[in-house]
Amino acid sequence: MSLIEELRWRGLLHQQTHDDLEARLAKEPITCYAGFDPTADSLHVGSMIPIIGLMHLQRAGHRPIILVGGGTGLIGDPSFKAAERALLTKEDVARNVARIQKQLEHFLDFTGPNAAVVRDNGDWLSQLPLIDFLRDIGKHFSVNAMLSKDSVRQRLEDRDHGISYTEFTYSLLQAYDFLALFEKEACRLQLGGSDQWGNIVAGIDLVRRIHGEETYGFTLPLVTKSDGSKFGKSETGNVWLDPARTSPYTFYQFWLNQADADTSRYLRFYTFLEHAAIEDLERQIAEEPHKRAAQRALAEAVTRMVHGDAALANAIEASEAMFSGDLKGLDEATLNDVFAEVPSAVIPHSVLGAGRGLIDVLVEAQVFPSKGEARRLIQNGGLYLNSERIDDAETPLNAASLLTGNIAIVRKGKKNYHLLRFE
RNA sequence: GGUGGGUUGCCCGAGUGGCUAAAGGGGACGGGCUGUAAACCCGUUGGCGUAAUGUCUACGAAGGUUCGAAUCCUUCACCCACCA
Repeated sequence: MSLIEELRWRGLLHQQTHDDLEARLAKEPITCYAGFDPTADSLHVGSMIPIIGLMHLQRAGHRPIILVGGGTGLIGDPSFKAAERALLTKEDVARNVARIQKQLEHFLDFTGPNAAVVRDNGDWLSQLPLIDFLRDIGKHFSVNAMLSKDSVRQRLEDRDHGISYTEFTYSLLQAYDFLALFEKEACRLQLGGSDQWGNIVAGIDLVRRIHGEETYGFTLPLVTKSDGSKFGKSETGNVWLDPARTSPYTFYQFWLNQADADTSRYLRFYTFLEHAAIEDLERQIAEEPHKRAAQRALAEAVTRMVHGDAALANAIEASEAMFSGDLKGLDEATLNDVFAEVPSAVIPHSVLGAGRGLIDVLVEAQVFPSKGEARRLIQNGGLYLNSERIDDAETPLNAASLLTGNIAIVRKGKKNYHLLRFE
């Protein structure tokens, strides 16, 4: 199966610029790149898709370049955005570039004949004299054509927001990136999210006009959910790749909780499992959905790829502890580990003997914003202390409230844990 | 610049003197069912309070009328429509 067939089978090929891309890829190894915006200091599950694309290319023998946008990040991509973007400071961009680069390095192989490389477009964009840029690059772009692009049109129609000259120029800078990588690295293929189509085509045109050479591009799909809500959000917000922002446990849970209708697509997008294995999991979704074998396989594969085996093992252990309902058998070290990322409050040991009500202490520990809310939850049967339901709002807090010597576990609803640590 | 309409709780939206902490919907949260799902059903959704016909805060802002105002009056701010 050719690389393009493989990508197509996985649903990863959205649009391609040339019908003969498949033949070109089969002919000889190609150098390809995808760009990553340093708008935050971490990538998230949505922005992982182009990395997956690069991984497939590298596995097929091609040479991937990770391009981080240390230059373009100072401008901001206006494509399909509703409003002018706030500019990041140079320091922020530099910091984000460094962190994202480190994150990305973990997905590709930097050794061997088709070792991946990392480039930062700040290296050439920040050195670019404006006059040269306008003479050599700007001349090749028709404003009329740029104005008609979908990616900028909505900003032109919106009189409240408009688009600045700065953002308008973004597309040229990105086209220039392709030219620069073509010249410096003999790079002939760009991939990106579906919102990058216009920028990719602009780059290909520029290389053709200046060098008369043909380069290629394709886009990967935007990841969507079958129920129409936005992909990549958990209860607590965006799902990031950085374990400091989204813990491996939350990350694992995010995948485990995917809807049946979406899991098959995500297995194809995000894992490198064999076709037969994926088809088998798809059959299991249809035949015995309650076992969630596909979700488990998805969560395991992606968590392992992003966070490694040890973090995956912890995430599974924590999941079992939290959802088995019984915490009693666990020792303090395990508890600390399992609940490491859960919000915790430190309470002086002395309150245990003070005859305080549980609710009072929980409000003080900021487990609840008000006593009324705590009472309401108890009334609805949603508060648990050490996995036992609390049904009396007047329950006192004392030594019997402890799970182990120093720890008590409060649960709000099914999944919302708080750790109380007594010192 | 003129005229008219608007600004209500997380969001939308009803309410034109007391029965209004404010209908209804959405969202969110909890419970049930279940597969840590979807759908569905039930409940909760300003603070304090065990509770009350309790108390404080709240209907763009500030004043005023009234026993009593989200509701009436005045000024200010912002938004929208039409006219110039």
